[in-house]
Amino acid sequence: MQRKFRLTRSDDFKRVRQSGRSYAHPLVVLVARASDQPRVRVGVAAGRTVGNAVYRNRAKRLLREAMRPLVAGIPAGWDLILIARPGLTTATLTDTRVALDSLLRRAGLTPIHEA
RNA sequence: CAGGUUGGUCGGGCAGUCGCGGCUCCGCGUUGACGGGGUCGAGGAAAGUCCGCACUCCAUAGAGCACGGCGUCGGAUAGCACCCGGGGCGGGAAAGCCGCCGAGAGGCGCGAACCUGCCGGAACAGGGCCACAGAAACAAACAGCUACUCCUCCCUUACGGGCGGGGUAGUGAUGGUGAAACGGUGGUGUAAGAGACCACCGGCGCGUGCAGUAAUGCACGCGGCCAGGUAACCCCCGCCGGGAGCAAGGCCAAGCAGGAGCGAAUUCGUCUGUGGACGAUGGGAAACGGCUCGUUUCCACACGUGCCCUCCCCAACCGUGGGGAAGGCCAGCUCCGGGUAGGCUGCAUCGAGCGGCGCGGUGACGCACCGCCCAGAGAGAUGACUGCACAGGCGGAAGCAAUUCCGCUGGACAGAAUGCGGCUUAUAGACCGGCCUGAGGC
RNA sequence: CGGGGCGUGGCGCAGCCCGGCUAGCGCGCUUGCAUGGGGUGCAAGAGGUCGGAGGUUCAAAUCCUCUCGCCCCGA
Repeated sequence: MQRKFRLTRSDDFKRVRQSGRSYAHPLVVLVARASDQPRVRVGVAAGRTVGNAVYRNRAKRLLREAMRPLVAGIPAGWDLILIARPGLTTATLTDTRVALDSLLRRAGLTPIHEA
């Protein structure tokens, strides 16, 4: 996923975490909030409960890679945060993709790629 | 070859597809949050942060004190308490089959390579402590032993002797306690004893010689006869150390607040110095309690309180009220200093750099030559999928066996964040050596 | 990146600086008494590798070194 689709600033994270809606899944938590930007921005996070630095990095890579083809299908003007949970360290890419699919559907940000 | 032990190297490979970050080049009817090409892109520990440096800022006349660290010898290094090579004192390791015991099984002792802890003041500069036990824990006398002497009783004609008790003196052999009790064995000696004296042994100190750069070792001689342990307790001696750290530091700098100026409008309203102190309330954050509420703590360029309250006049005891004067505030713009968010830099090719080869050194390491330029993020880039071999494991088949074939499985610990050197800790497995012991062959 | 602290029965803490004593205190737990029963009360009792490893010492929870885990502070 290219950096231009990434959520990077600390203030952005704070705003989404505070006033966004959250949707939980055993592997991932999705937090979404509308923004005034003309694009979709995604941030990923992994806390210390996920594991050591290797596992945290792996979890974030999985999330970015799984999210990459989905970004185009989401309506513009949304900021998303994906928070990794401990189970993600043993999950595969397809597991992660399924999890994200269901989360986005529940959030009403249904990808249109299967059309 | 087997067993033990130890050091080093590597720690996944190749190909394809998709993708990410840095640098660089190119393209354009769409100069953009664009498209494409090239190139580079994690570790031996990147980890822990236990030491040492570089670098930066602050402080600083010099010296000393305090505090902290280090402390065998020599070397290496920019530097380092931990590196390299030695020395001393321990602890472990167990091959060996040497010695002793045993009928044997076996036991005890001796013991290679190697691993490992410690190292100034041999605790006579001084202080402290050494629980319990014990008389006593550093210079002592409980029992005991010995001599002299006193008292009671007994034996004896008497001299004298004996049991018990007391006093004075000597003693450190014996006993018991303890982790530890002031060298050991044998003798001389004595009332009894004792390094009091003698021989040998152990240990200490001094001297000489030899080996070694030295620590130290060995040999010989002499000495006084012998000194408890603890400085990972204080202390003493020597050496070293100013403090903080890339969240160091430098540059730029929204917004808000502050200052200066320009300037519009109205005399309507409102306000009144500087600096500080405090926190009932309000705002924000967090925690706690079962509750729309409360408590506690914290934060600010927020707010308030009261001290205080521009000057003059009048009323009044004060609070205060009335009137006047001066100044400020109430739109916008420009500029100024500090500086928050944020950005750039430090910081990512020129270094105590990496690779190769040669030489010197036992080694840490050094020198010479040749070649190379080698991650640089900032919510944090190196990943995903597929295939193929390669080690390994499991199962099956063939074969006397070595081995071969097939299927399944499957590759640890772990992710740079200013950069180096050392240390420590985690780590599946693979490969290559060194040393010791044993067996066999030539 | 730097600094500081903590780890001791089930829980919360002493003891550590200056080594020795039975590792102590409160709550909790178990048993018994008392009550019709519960609580309260009274009496008795169990329960601790002092986070782990190594060292110094005659002797270590305490001193030294390494290590593991947790918490707090500084932009």
